[in-house]
Amino acid sequence: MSSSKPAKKVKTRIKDHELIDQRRRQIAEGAMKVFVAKGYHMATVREIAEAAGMTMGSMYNYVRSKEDIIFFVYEHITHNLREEMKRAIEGITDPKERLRAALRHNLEAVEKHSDAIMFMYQSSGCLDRDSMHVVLGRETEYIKMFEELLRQSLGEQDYDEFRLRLAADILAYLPVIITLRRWSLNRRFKSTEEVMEGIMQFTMHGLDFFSLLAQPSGVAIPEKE
Amino acid sequence: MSSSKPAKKVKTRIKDHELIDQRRRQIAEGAMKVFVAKGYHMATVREIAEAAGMTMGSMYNYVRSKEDIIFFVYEHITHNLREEMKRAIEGITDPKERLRAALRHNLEAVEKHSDAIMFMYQSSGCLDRDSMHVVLGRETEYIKMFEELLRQSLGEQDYDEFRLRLAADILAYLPVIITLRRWSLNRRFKSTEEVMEGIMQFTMHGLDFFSLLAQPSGVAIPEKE
Amino acid sequence: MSSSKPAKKVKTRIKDHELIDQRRRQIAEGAMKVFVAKGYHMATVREIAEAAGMTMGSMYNYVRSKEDIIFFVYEHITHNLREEMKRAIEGITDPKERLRAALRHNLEAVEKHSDAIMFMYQSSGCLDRDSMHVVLGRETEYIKMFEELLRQSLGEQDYDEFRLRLAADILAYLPVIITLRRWSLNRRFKSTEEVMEGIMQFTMHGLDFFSLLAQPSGVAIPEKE
Amino acid sequence: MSSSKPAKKVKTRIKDHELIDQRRRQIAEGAMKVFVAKGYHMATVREIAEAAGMTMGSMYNYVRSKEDIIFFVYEHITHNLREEMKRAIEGITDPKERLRAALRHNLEAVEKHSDAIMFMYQSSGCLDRDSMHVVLGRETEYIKMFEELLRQSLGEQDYDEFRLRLAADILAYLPVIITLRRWSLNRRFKSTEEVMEGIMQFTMHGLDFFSLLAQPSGVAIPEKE
DNA sequence: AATGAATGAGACTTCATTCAT
DNA sequence: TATGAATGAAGTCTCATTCAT
Repeated sequence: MSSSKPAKKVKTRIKDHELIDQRRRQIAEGAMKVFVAKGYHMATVREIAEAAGMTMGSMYNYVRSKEDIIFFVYEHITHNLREEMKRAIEGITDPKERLRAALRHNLEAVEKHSDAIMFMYQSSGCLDRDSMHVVLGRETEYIKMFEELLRQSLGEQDYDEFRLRLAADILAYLPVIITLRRWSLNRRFKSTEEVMEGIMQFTMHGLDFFSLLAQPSGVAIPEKE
Repeated sequence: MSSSKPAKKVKTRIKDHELIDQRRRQIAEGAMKVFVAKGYHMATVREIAEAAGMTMGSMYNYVRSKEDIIFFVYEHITHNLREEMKRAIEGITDPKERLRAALRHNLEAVEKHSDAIMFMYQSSGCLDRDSMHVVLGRETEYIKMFEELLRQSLGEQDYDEFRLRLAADILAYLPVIITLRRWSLNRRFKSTEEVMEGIMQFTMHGLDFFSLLAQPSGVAIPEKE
Repeated sequence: MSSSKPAKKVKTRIKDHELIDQRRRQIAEGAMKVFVAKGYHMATVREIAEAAGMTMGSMYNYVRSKEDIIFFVYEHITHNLREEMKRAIEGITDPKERLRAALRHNLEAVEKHSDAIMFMYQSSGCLDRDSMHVVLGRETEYIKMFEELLRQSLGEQDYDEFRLRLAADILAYLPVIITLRRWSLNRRFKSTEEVMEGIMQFTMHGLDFFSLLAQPSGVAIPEKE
Repeated sequence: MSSSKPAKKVKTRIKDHELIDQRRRQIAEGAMKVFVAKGYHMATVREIAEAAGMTMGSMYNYVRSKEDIIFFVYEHITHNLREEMKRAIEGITDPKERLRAALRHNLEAVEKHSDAIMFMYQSSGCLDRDSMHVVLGRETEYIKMFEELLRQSLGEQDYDEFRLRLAADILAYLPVIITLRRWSLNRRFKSTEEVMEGIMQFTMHGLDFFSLLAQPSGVAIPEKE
């Protein structure tokens, strides 16, 4: 999980470091709302500034360009997702329980932050090279966390490294279906809760037969809910 | 699989219907290249016209707006995906083989059309309401095809309707990981082929334990490859 | 005097070459008026377009940037100055008469195009590197013309190459005092005509004693006018 | 040489008069560097403040506007030029020697302060009306100094008042060729020194035959150097 | 049916100046 | 007196769309 310090410094004229952090948080939060509503390109910096509760000129004291803004939004979202995940599994000591909690939390987080996640998937093309690099690093961090949880779950048991890695990728990715197919799922299913439960089961079975978990029964899921 | 007729008519002042179709195909193909390269908003209609091999003025004889163009591109891509899928499973009579072929083809199609699929996921927000509606319909069609394949695979066997639906959704969605996490996967794995194989296995195991397939052994996958 | 072809091509989307020339002339003329009145930086492209008799959007079909505009203005002015000079001395065969006519014309041209020349001296810092290079080339052309006239005036006579060159530079430069010190001169003298006459005499005497002209008496100037 | 007191008061809310002078000198010196490097319009007040070694807010205690700054720079430069000229001729009693020394110094000053002089010629359009008036006054002072030197050189001799005035103007102006045609001269001549010598000779000869100096031979210049 | 020039609304960004501390 | 954050007006340039030929 390691370092969370921004791997990319954005220059500014402002001296007060606390103020910088505070304003940039304002900006990220305001911008996210606007980006979610209209998309990166249709959002004007004026709207963003307004949503952030400051004037355009003021905002440009904390940001060099619109591209900086989108980068801050990505940083903001991924930071929050990481922190929430940490909180969701902290205190749980049993490895399998930790994994299970992480999976469950991931589903809930995707559901809760659906807008933000949709935004991230839709707007990755708007990031400049450097920002993209940083953001991909964040993603990798997140996936490695699942790898680690899987490893701890397996304990002493033998496992295939490739499968473990791929499984981690899938675990992180699959819940995103809730966001990316939101309309489709809403059309075809009654509640998101049942979809989440179904995904949970599909995932666990996939893992299980994948021989990644020692005691499938340990994560037993009722065959019919 | 039902109707493939455009559920949305786009007006034009041109009379020659064959010409309309030809030009619109040109436009869709040219536009797709440009959209893939630069994204919808960064692509100018001038570039699109050039890529389509006609002048801007001419293009506006077949299109009312830039939004029409993106709609045509979506139609073009989804049409091709459907047709290729049809061809991939036609002639296969054994239901389980059909399902398996469809899954495999889906993986390969996602890989082959990675650019186009990335474009579709990133640009859905650029569609106007009507177009979005049509496109969602296409998606539903595609998923229903998987439902049908699953049903045929189950034959007389009992199954849970909810699980079947959800499974269809997941089957269609999971392979898209190849596109949406392309950079991440390329970074973490050697070849796309091994990733595809891994996803295939994960999917089959998920389905299997999900009790959706009568004879899991029928789709048995070597525990270690 | 040689080549007068633009040493710098400015790209445009417009196909009609005649139209390009015409519009660019319009732009140069309009822009010159605005630049003269407000200076390069204070002139807005909107004002320039208006003065050129077209819309801003239209103007940008013939120009890529404001810097292109200033370059066109320089080209326009220097082109006109060259052409007028050619006409002023064409048909005069006696070398000393040609030189004298050139000097006289230069004075009159500086007076006539005072605004334009003031603009050129004030705005050279606004030219980009390439344009500056081209413009310096134009200046050199102009000076070399004086060199040539001096050489022909000297005929077979010996002369010092360095002095001749420097004299040419001074001949071209000195009249510009009319522009660069316009306010000062207007304040201190009655008419520009008398100032021009005075400069002419100062110049001729400078040249004369400079041993650049064979028969000083040939260009004898009444000691008192 | 008369008054050198600023003919234009610039208001400030600061009380300490010594501090005002010191800060304004700082500002003028810092600003000159920036103006020379980037031109008046491209220089930001922030850069100027930085170059002046103070903050923007602080600078506005001594200046009401950016226009005030450019005025101070003009004052600073012309003040220095005047002082240097005074020093260059002080102690020389022979009138012709004084004139000669002034001419020589002027050439050297133009060369030495080439950047500043270029700036002054390029930026005169940026001065507001009042400042321009003051600056023109400074220029007149400078020219009148040459008039005076010429008069003293002529002693009792008769002279034409008009010619004398014009000569003074030319004497002050001609050396500026070193600055205004710097690139051109550098391209065409080996050293600035030889150019300065040449200009000196041209000037003297111009004056001489102009009948402004009693004994031309007194300023005799070897026909070939 | 095709061409390509014209249009003008609107986007991002900069910067001189002010003001609370 | 000094600081530095806030402001908003204004500037350059792009581009989807139209229209005369």
